[in-house]
Amino acid sequence: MPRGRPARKNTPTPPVTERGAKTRARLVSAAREVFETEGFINARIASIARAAKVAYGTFYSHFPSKEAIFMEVASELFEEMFREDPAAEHQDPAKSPRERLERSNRIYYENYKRNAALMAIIEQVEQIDPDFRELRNGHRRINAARSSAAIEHWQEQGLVSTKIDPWIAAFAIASMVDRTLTLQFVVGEDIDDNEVLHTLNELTIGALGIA
Amino acid sequence: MPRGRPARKNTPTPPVTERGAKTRARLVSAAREVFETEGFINARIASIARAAKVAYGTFYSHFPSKEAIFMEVASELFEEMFREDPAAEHQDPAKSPRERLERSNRIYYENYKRNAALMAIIEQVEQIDPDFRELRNGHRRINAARSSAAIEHWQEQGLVSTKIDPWIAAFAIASMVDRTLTLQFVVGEDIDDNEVLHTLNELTIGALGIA
Amino acid sequence: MPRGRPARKNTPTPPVTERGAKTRARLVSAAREVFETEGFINARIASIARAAKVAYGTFYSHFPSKEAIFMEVASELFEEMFREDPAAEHQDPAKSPRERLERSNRIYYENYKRNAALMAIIEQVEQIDPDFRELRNGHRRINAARSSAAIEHWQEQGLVSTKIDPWIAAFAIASMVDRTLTLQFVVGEDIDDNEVLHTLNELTIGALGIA
Amino acid sequence: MPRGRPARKNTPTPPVTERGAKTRARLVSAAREVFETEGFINARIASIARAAKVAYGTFYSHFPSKEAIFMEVASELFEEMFREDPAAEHQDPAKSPRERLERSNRIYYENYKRNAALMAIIEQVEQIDPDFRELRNGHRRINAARSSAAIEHWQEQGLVSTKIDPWIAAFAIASMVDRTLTLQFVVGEDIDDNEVLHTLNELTIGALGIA
DNA sequence: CATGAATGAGTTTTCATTCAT
DNA sequence: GATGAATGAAAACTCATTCAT
Repeated sequence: MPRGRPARKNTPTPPVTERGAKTRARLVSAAREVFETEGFINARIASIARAAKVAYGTFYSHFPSKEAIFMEVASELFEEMFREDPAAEHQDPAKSPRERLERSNRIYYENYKRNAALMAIIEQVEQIDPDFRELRNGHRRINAARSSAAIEHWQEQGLVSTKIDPWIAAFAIASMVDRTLTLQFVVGEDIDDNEVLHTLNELTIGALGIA
Repeated sequence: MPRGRPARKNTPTPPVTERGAKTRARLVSAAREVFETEGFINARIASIARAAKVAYGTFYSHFPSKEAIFMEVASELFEEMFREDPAAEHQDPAKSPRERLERSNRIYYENYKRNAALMAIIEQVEQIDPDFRELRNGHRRINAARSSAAIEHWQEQGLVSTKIDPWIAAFAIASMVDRTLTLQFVVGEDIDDNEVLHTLNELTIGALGIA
Repeated sequence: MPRGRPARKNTPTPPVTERGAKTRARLVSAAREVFETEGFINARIASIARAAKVAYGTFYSHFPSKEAIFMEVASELFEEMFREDPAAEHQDPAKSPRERLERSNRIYYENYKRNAALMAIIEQVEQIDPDFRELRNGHRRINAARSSAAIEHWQEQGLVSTKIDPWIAAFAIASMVDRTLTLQFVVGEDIDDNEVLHTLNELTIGALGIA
Repeated sequence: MPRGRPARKNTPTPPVTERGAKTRARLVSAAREVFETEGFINARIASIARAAKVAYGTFYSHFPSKEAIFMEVASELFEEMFREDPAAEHQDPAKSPRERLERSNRIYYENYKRNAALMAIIEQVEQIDPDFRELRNGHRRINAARSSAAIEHWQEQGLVSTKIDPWIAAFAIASMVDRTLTLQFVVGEDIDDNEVLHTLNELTIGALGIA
């Protein structure tokens, strides 16, 4: 949302020297802090530069805009949150759907809790910046595809109700979990953590019609 | 002295003449249109005034700020959306939980669809304006209380699983429905309308463990 | 979001480069000219920026407000006006009270005359801006303390009437001189300069009961 | 200082009905209160109308502007403050200069104290509105003429030093008294009331060289 | 006379982005 | 690459004054 002269936006090239890479990393880390405390709209490039202890102009040697650095910050987060579980135990086909769902919910729950401040800002930016919304929807689709595949698989095995559309169900259940955690951690509806997770598990399992 | 600097935001008094009331109503209606087409952030007071065919300053003799008129627009919408169903058929205790849930989902679905443009903006403002967020959370709590009471009632009758916490379930299921419709109508995941509603019904019913 | 609304007045940091320092100095000097010709209330930031040949926004990268730059302009003036006389002859204890008072009055008179235009604005701002009033009252107290000490000293030596309270007398006599010069130079009661100074001297000396 | 469309300012005619006269009086009285609490610049026509319990527009049936009603408020005050003392004792030529000055100072002191809030605003407006400044300077000259005549008279009688110019002395001493009381009652230099008056008396008497 | 709604020019302040060093 | 000063378009908000009833 440029106010001054129309933007030309030289997209900076990736850093080549080691010093450049370090500065860039400092900026990303500073940006995360600033976004978490100020929100996206109120975050100032000046604050980010200050927090990173670099000059104002240095920001623009590394990122073309506030949106761009936010994308970077969010991407790092997404990578952490939706990383295939290294052990991938909860994906182990040997385990029952119930076990796998509970495992999956717990991991998401813990990730969400740890990153609640930033998740709140992500909600905000999603409502404001179309490019970022697209990025997030992409992640959503990837996750939905994964869940959808699992649901279909279970349907084929007769473990899950066939009345539901796997793709829609994947979206809906992810929405339920995500949104409930938002309410829990961001809005601050004060409910017992374990109770929330337990109820989410039951609802998820029931929704899918798992025996 | 300076004019552009807000000293203490004058809250205008409600109009006493019919003429004043009409102008105010024109402003609210114009504001809704502008918000729907421009979004909250990009909506300009100037545009609202222009759309209502009044002078710039007239806006400020009726509302103290963009936030304030948005509250009004949203309140009107909420009133429409969460109005007790006049016939209240879906609340009829004679009907089965399944029938009542399906009815309730359908009504919300239709309301949401009809007001999708504004609902999208509401999501946006909720992320931006704490006062508005509080307003919306109040609505959420009222609805959750209503649903929660029904769930509890059904649990007592043995119609619904007692493994779930009614209050959390109320929030979670409302989140699921609401968010899925957002994805459907706002984000534009292109899915068949009937399929969405049908799947939401099944998920809802399953989640509650209704036989 | 909105740009026109002051969120938290950024207090800019002092310039670190010579270029910045020069621009800042140009602004202060331009501001003085604008204040002198337009008065404080009618002075526009735009005029100051134009007079300093910088862009509008440049003003705000050096000062947070019109009040702030005025403080700077006035501080420079006060420093000049109330600087200890370099030669400090009029403070020379060897001189008689009469000589010292006459000397002191003359210096103040000449300073006032030279800076009459700005002094008029200072009177104006003092009535309008509480922060500035505090600044000026601070100066008044410092000067009163100095005069008061001298009066007390003379009282101890039997040179000045002991019927008067030194502190109140210091304020009152300073008021008399200051205000009379305002009437003379600002309001423009057209009286002969030498006559004014001479009468002020006599009044001052008589008021203190100096033999 | 019109902001909107250039002023045409129909100067309202004096009220002819009794109702009109009452409304007008209510406005003047309300204006005084508002000016005292808000100052001139921050006083809003709206506040004055509200305090007088009349409609906004009614103000303009009686006064063409904020300046105009302030003139009225201030004129009432001046009339009270500089009214010839009904008993005119302090003017009694039989009394000594010292007695007359002390009496005069005391009366001014008490008037000032009683009206300190409004006096402060008068200082403010004097710095802002040239018309009002002229009004006040007129009052000053009238008073100075009166004092000047007395001083001259005393000089002829050999009671007062002839080294001083009566006209300048009249202004200067009035300034001293006035300004000291401003500092005392408005700025709030916390000094004992009796001490101030006593010292002012001594300074005044000494300044004039009264034996 | 009283009412109160309508008017709109004028000013401040913000801050993303550019650019000379 | 880093620095930090300069830029200026954009928008909100105020309130004295007018005017139709």
